[in-house]
Amino acid sequence: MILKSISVDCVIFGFDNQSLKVLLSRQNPEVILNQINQQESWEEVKHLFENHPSFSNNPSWNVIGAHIPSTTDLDAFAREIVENATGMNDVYLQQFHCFGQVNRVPNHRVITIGYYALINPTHHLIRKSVAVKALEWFDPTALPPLAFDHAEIVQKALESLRQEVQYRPIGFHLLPEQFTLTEFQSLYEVILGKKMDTRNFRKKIANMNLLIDTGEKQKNVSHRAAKLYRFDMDVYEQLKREGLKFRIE
Amino acid sequence: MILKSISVDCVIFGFDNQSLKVLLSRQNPEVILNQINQQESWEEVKHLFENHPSFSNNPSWNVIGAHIPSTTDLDAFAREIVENATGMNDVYLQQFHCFGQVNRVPNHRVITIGYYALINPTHHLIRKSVAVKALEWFDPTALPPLAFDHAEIVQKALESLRQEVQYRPIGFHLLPEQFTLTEFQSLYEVILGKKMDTRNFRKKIANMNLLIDTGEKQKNVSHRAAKLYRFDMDVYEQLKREGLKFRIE
DNA sequence: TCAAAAGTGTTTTATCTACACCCATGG
DNA sequence: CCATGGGTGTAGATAAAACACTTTTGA
Repeated sequence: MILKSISVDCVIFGFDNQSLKVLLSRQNPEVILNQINQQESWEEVKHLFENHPSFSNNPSWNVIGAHIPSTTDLDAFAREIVENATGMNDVYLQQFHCFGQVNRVPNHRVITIGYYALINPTHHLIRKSVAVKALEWFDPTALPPLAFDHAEIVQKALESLRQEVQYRPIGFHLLPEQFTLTEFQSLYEVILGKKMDTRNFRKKIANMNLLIDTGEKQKNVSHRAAKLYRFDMDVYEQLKREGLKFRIE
Repeated sequence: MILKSISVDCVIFGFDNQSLKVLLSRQNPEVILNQINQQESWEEVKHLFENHPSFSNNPSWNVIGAHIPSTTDLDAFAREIVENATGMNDVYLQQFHCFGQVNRVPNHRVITIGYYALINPTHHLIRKSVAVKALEWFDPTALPPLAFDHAEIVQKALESLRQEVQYRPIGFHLLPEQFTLTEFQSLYEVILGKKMDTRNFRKKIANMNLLIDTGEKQKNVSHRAAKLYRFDMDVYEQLKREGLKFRIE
């Protein structure tokens, strides 16, 4: 059974070395429904999804989401939604807010639980499955018209990400496995919306011991090749346990 | 109509100058139901509430909560719940997490949205209405057996509070209108679970200009009477806007 | 006059900020 | 050899931490 009053919306963020992007959809309800929830009675699900922002037939864009089946855990369902849209299932997912105004969706009382996801779009190509009518990256500060309260949802996701990124070293989830310090800094500049001093930034990062020099370098760049680093998961886990004295601002 | 799959649980925190407390309930479902939702069909509501942790007949304690009617905004309903339990409606309320494991409540799929509230229990007496079978303050680190996943809910509320209190000056919501610097410090010590240096703490607070000297002093204390301060709401609002460089750790 | 908590400054140490030039690479 | 971004250190300012004694009050 699908729970009619509850949906999950996933604000999927990506970073392409220049800017932060958010993935929005215009979808084909019939196809994706078959796929997500084969055990459901078609009519019931169709009704629900047609009335849900993510599957509505109107021309506006939507945050990617769906109504949750009664047999799926909340976190697991968010993961399912992201995997369905992108083909990736090892993404960083964070529940950030539950939206519950009575009139956020016309004609239906739908409470939606918002998650944001961090993925690296350049290294994992988005799977444009048959289910997807349209799936595109947008600049979160210049969104197209969005369905219902989805602009608010993206806004709040962005705020939560900005908050979180300052105190937890989660930014690397938006980067490929190997990255340069400049990319790392640029990530923070883009998310926080301000320029930082290169030397000071590098000093701070170095003190945290979160990055490992891979010994490799960029190739085929028309300038001095930058060193490539990767994230040290052990230090990351340790920092998380110790209350993490990670701070970037 | 009551939404059967969605409840709101409010973890109500209080501070009595020595320790942080959390308000838990054992309630009389029949009476409170009449009160909360007179327009509902009795049988439907009774069924729901009897199966909801906050209104179950088992002897364990519950976080104070209820199922949300389809006609009430989420935030407003949380406020209603707190007002119903305490008689206070100007409390600080913060949504902190949505709990959605399939089996968190046996036999029913109930997703619950968790809020925490900060109140000052010494100055606003908890109204023990007819609806309340039992309502008591507990040490959040030494809870009685709690229904379902309510221990986890309290735990997560506490973690969220600890997080939030360090970066936003919300602590004063737990204090009476006028308070001493020692009380203010003690509040932080209790929430964060560690002793702080008095002189350094006072320096920090003084730099923020968040407190106003009322000119008054404690009375009838058997030691030097401390100055009484109150919160400066204007500075508070300003700090909130400016991204608040408030930090206590 | 005693007990109990209030109140107050200075020195040391760590962290943050501002700032400018040389280096490596491909075209 | 030029354009482009990569990479580095130091000095001054600011904030954090450590630390002990005097004051006020009621009993």
